[in-house]
Amino acid sequence: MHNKNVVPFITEKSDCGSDHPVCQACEVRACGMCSELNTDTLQELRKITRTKEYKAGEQIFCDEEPTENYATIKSGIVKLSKILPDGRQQTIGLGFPPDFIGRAFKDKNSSFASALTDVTVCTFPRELFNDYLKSTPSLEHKLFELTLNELDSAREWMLMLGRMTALEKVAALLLDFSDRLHKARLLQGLDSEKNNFELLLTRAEISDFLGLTIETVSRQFSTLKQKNLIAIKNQRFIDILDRPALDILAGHENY
Amino acid sequence: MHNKNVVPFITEKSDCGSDHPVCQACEVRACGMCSELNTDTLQELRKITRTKEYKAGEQIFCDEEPTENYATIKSGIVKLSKILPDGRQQTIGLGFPPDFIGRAFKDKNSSFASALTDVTVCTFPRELFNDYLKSTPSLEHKLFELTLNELDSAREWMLMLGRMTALEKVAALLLDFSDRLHKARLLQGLDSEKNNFELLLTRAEISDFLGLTIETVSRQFSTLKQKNLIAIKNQRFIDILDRPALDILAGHENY
DNA sequence: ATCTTAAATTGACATAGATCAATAATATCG
DNA sequence: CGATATTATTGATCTATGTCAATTTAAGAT
Repeated sequence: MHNKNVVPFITEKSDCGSDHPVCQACEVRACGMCSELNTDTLQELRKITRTKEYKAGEQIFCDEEPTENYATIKSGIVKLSKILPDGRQQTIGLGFPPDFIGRAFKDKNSSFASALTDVTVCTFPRELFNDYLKSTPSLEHKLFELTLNELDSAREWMLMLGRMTALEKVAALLLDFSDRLHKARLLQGLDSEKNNFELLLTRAEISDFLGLTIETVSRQFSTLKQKNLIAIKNQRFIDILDRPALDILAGHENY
Repeated sequence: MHNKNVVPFITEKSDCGSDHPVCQACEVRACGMCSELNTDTLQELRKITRTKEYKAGEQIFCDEEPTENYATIKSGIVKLSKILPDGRQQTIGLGFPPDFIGRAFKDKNSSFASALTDVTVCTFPRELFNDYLKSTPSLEHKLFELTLNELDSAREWMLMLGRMTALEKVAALLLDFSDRLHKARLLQGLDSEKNNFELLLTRAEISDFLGLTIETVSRQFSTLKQKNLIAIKNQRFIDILDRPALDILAGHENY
């Protein structure tokens, strides 16, 4: 029944019965950074963590600010972006549970983080966490793997930004978003239909991600509807009608 | 005398007098991955390494191939790129000494690597190196830091690809390339003038990097010459005449 | 030197996507 | 429920960059 790519959260959680209550209830105990820690070590780390909530739209941290906290995303979606001095903006990544946010080993962030939906995170003070990381190889290893995944996806998006047409970009975004949302929902123990999801980004947010304008994004949606590749209800609820065709548009090779 | 950002190579090397001869002579002994290893541990790692050389243009590894080896760049410049099924290509990064190439913990590369100049690398068999990494936290830590730097620069380029004009992209590339080349040359113990360098990339390679065409890149060079921001000798030798102006074009904020 | 080949520049034109403006759909608030 | 504000769509242009083609420059071979 379980999707092979998804950590079977419910089952694993039961092994953590002696965790601190906050960790026991944590949505990402079994798949996030902490999954590498046993109850004792986690107890230790728990001393420096704090749960924080952000409403959709709120800023989590800022480019120029010194990093005070790192965080693990427990629920919701976080947007990472950069801006040019004249205000032009580019989204450089989306964070889903159980992603880590912040720049390890540096005292300055190199991007803005804001809450795309309502977000719950578990925060760690920077200095303490860096020390902790250096003395806990298993934790550092896990974080390294999360970082490698982020690098992979950043490079994937570079190909998209540099070489895809507007239509292809939108197709690629829809597929990527649907997959990640699907995984995140299964993680929460929710039912999830892969081809049917709520697009949580506004057209403006999508255009910041794809390096396009709002109008161009909107036109591509219309084209995809016309071609019967997707259907849209209320401008926010997407139905993927022809995934193979979208895959081809998005350049997902199928030999 | 030393640039603050550059590891004082000569001085440090003298501390490694009992290294294996190959490591002793290594250009990146003091600043690469191995800088975290003492002579004994390095002796151990040395058993699985092999030096390889590639001529400019040669392929180092391929997207679909299973990764057999990882490598550290000892000298030369490596180009990392991705291609879409229909052949469109995007360069996703340049590797300078002492960068690591390959995807740790995965058995498949997600990009092509080829030699931009003549290149010397030190290779490690994949499986052995992954094992070694897991049991040597200091090595993994260093590699993690190198990876974080790569992620930072990938995101920097995402902003460029998505939101900069052709002229701005070329300015940003020239500045980035001049800095990295400068550092690499100092590392080699060579004299280096920051504002005066050989552009080792062809117009085609530049256009693959910037998500543009050859012709557009060429036109931007002409514009920069006209504005007296740069001078070009023999199409390959760049003189930066007005760095502050280029910095502004490239969006490097100067408060 | 001269010939050959590859790379870079420049020009003329086409086009994808941007910009500006009007309308429509949806959400919010009293 | 209607009034207002926000977000999305659609249409009519405009423009930066792509495309195609001709010329120039440089590099290598003989």
